[in-house]
Amino acid sequence: MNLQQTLKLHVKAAIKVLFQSELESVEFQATRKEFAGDITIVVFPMLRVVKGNPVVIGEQVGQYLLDNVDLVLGFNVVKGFLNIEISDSYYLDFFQSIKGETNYGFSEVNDEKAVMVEYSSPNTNKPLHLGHVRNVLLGYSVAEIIKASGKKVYKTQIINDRGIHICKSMLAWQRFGNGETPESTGLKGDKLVGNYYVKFDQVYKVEISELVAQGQSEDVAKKNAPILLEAQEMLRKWEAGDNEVVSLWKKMNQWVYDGFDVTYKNIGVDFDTYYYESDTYLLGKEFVAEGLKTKVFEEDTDGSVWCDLTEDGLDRKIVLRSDGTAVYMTQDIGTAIQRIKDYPDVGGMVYTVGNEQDYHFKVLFLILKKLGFDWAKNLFHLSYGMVDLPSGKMKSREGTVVDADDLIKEMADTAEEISKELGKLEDYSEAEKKELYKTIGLGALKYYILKVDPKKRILFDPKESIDFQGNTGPFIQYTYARIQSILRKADVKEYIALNVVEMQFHDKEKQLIKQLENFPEVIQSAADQHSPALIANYTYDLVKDFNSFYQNVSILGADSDLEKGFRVALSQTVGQTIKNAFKILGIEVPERM
RNA sequence: GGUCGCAUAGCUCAGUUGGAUAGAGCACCUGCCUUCUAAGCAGGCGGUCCUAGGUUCGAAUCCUAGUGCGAUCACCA
Repeated sequence: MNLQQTLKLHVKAAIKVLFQSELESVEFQATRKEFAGDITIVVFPMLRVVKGNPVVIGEQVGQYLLDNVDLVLGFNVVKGFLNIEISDSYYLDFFQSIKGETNYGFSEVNDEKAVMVEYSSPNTNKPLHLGHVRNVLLGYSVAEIIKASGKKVYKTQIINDRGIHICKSMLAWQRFGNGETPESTGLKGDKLVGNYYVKFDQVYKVEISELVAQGQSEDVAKKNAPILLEAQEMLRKWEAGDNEVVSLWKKMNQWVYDGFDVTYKNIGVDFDTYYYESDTYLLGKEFVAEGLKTKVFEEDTDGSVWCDLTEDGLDRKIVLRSDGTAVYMTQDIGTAIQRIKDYPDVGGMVYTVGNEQDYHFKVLFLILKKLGFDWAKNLFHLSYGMVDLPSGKMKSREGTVVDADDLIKEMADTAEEISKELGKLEDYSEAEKKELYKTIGLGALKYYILKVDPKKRILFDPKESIDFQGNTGPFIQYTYARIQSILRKADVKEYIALNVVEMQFHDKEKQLIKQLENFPEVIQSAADQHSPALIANYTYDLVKDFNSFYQNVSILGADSDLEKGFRVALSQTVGQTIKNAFKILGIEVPERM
């Protein structure tokens, strides 16, 4: 039982004994620096149950706690705030119970239901860019956080491998590619295919202007451009199973997947299972037919199928075209159902998709509920704001994107520059240095993106590079490296085994232990709220407290062996907690930097 | 136009179920490397929490209306 739970029981008992009333809940907050005490109980909410002056009630409750609870050493009341002093032995006991624990903060699996987290979900016609990077980092981290909170997690994605956009790249490659391959050009497969997507668009634009010059209106020209008509013909052939088209499709998609794999590996994320739109849209159609029978859907005179959601305050939504082909919604219905079939232990899903699709997911979840799936109530759209450039939106076709691979490289280059200026790593080998620069560069990028609330839009200015000082990834990594440096100079194992029975804490030490105590709770609320930002901010607070401790208190030069041992063990535990917190953000920590 | 989201220091952001004098970082200014890594520490400067009402002992936080920005309302995905 933690401190708050213990105090809560005693405060309730106090109210019962003193005022013969039942208190439902007790409100706690950290005591502000300017007041004496370790934890504060807010008296005001008690006034609903107990009538009287909050200061007087605070005094009485405080006195009761002092008389009846061993770990309470004193109290004071300021206005309606009851500040309580907790004995050092409580914090010491707590510290002894967690020191040396490598999994501190992580819960064992305690729920039979698993959660499936979908993220990334790219189109297969162009490379990943900064927008995908936010998606991937968020999704991966939320998956790891949910795992740390005690649930089984499957990481997955849905790959949009069919549709007109792929045919565009295929057609352009067929026409202008001269048989180029990733091997022959040395290009990553996704980059190669992306180039042909751009090529298509260039030709398409030329053809449009030619048609306009011949007197067609722009709208008509857009529909009549020969290369577009040819792409549409290719899509029809694909859907009809044409051998040549299908094998080209397979070949080019594989190039893209191979390219993506390199990028994912570079970013440091992975997946447990993959879903392809081309595999699930048929199942979606089956369930549309099913929904027609159960009157969840209705058929229009032209044969298109709709779901009427006007009673739920939404619009009518199409789920099948009049020609019987699937739309986006159809395949998402199919994919969700397929996933539950494949993984029957899944009780809920998280979709990491940009906020431009808020409405789509509202509708999808509602339709799945109407189709009668009980897991539909546990679906969550992890919606996040777009990453925009100062010049506006990123557009692949116009080449105004920040490429994911380039970005990672630039971050590592910046890390290298800074590191060389500081010049602390002369004895490192080139390979070790390279590895370290990547760790730091990626750390800066990931932290920069994850520390902000997912809902907020990010304006990314490539010219103003990401900071490496202050509230940043490298600052936290640096603190970790500093701790490791101390641990290398001390006999850590011996110190951790040391049983400290009594200790007069330095303020900074106590503050650190209090901060460590919060970690498991922070993980729980980050999981509940699907928010890596909570973990990032917690880690920053912890690290700031440690640096203050480090600069104000001598660790290896402590007055007694006992103190030294305690401080080394405390540093080790803080380091472990930083490592664990960064692990669920997907950020690595270096031994030196 | 309907719906959804966002608005806090010059800039980038925190701010738990409403609680004490709204907090960090960057930038700018002062100090601190002869002791454990200065990517650090200690301090200073900086606020109409978008506006106006309302609820409350108490509002950045909740409610209503408005303003600004973004998204969405396709037989696109």
